[in-house]
Amino acid sequence: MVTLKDVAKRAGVSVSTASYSINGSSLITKETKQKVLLAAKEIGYRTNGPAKNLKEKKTNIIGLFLSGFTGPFFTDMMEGIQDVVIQNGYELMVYASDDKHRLLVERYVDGAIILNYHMEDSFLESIADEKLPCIVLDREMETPFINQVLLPNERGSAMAVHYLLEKGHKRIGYMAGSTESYDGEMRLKGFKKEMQKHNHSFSEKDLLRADFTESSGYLAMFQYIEKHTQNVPTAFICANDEMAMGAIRAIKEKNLKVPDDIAIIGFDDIYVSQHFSPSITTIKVPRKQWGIIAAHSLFKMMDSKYKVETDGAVSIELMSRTSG
Amino acid sequence: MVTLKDVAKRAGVSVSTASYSINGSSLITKETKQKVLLAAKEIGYRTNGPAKNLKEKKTNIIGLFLSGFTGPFFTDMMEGIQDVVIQNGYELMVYASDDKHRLLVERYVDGAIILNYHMEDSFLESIADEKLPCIVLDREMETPFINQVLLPNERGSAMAVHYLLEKGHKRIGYMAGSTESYDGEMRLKGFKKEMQKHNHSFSEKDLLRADFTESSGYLAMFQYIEKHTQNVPTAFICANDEMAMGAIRAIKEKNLKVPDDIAIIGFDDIYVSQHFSPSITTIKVPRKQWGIIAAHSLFKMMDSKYKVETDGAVSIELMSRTSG
DNA sequence: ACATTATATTGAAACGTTTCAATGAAATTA
DNA sequence: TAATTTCATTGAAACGTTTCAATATAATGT
Repeated sequence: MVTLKDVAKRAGVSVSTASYSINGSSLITKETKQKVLLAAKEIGYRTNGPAKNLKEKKTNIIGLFLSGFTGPFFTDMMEGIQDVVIQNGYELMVYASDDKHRLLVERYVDGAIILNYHMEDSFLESIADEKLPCIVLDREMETPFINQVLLPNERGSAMAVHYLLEKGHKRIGYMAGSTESYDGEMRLKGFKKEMQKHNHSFSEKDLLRADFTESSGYLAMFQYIEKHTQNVPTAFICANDEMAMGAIRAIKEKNLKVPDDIAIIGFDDIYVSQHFSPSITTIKVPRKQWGIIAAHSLFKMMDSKYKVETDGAVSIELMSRTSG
Repeated sequence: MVTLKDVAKRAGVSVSTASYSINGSSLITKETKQKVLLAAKEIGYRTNGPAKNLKEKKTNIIGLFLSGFTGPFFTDMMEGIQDVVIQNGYELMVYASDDKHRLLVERYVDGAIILNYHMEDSFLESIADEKLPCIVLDREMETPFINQVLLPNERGSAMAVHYLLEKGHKRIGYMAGSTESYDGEMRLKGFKKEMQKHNHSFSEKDLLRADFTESSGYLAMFQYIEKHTQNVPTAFICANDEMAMGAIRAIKEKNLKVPDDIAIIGFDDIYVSQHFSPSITTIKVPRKQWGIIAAHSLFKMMDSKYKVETDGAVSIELMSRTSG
């Protein structure tokens, strides 16, 4: 491996001079600087990142820790994060896992954004500190070096319920995702709360469980209709658009009409939703903005060395289309 | 920051003993080992990754370098890679960028898998070496520490052409993606070649260009029909399923029927393709398998310290459905 | 010509690990 | 009991950087 020492030798200067030159210090004269740079290029010198990190006690890397590379939903968010991270002269490293978190534990990152239900609160508390502030996207936590940037999930569900009640629906069902998802459970909570608020009864048998995928939504709805034929709600709210698509597919297959027999409302407004047939009424979540806010909030924390108020909440809106 | 030195002090042993204990060396007696481990836990010791890397000259991290977090296509592949990487006791770091590649240049990874048209061949040649073998997924390269794992794109297109000709189509159009994509250009090449082979003329005006997204596919097809109304091919092959979906949407909107007026064949077989209406005839690409093969090939190279034949090619097949 | 200041270069220490070689203690052998 | 072997522990060097403090050189002022 070619090191700074080699560069220095070839350029006929000391290691320190070589280092200063490569880092563009103003102390060094132009000529020596060029001499060094040339030597470096000639022998193919490349900085050794870990060594640099060790000395500087920072990596200039931000980590995004997910529980999986799942679905179309997250890529927009990643792009938002990526933009901000690059702007700030850092790199973004995406890491998906369900058990170990070495890159987080071993200080490979200067900051972290977390959306990973596998990580326990206590674990996060133990690793977050001044040198490693964290943003959590999937839980509520109030501790010194951890900040949350959450989606207004409850409000979204409330909007959907309100919208359906206005349209005269009496009995509304709900298709939830897996219980492990914070966003998912909040959406369910918001739904129940709003129903209650309007004195609308909701029986647990109209609560379907799936796992956020299209196929699981299809299956859940198919089985539900099979079992409760002739006695189903006139509308369903689904915890995300993919399940809504699955539900619609099942309904069609059972020779029922959307929205005439059963109206469907989704959540997220992923790209295909407006092109689906029928186009899906849904709660639009600005995913990229979410990522941007999260990343900004992280850098603010890294600057201030302490907890900080997150600026600008994520704003959602109901997109009224044909499915509901 | 709490270091090994602190642990050693608290446990009343030397730094070396602490290090050996934590790494589970058999030299150390059980009691001291426990003493050290306890001390470490008490003061919240965490290994400093960069320091360790510096000393050991390896990071145990594999990097996946993409040009963007785009589309539903790549997540399956990532999962395949991730599985193999974890199995081998490494971590996977995903990194998307269009300019700098610091994490690659500065030896943050022990191996890399590359699918990023922004990286030039010469750049890759300059960084790949014994300590950093690379697998390229988006180009043909024959150099010592670089191995390629490619999709049989040409064959896929040929299969599609063959299938359509069998069905009696005479004039077949093609919707290509952006020219920057290796896979895309190979698919186009395969298409042209097969047409020629069967003595079928193909005029450049039946070649549409889009950028692999649904919306771009929609737009391209919409404009094409608008311009050449009454005089369009009876079938189109699209370089990926997303564009195929867009194309179908445009065709429907122009009050033409798929496949009766225009048949459509896609490429990739992404999840929604079989649930789309109409379901899409397409070339199925086993994405996860692709990732697995790539990762295996990488580790093989890391072991053998030299170029290696990749075992098991990626196998594709044509899924005959209703759109074409 | 000499003292002073400014400028350019360098030696050496430090970052937190790992690991070799050396030491010390205990156990075995003769 | 002395000599030898085994086992556990430790000191010190090394990994490739950065950066402080020190030195060497050139430029300035008197």
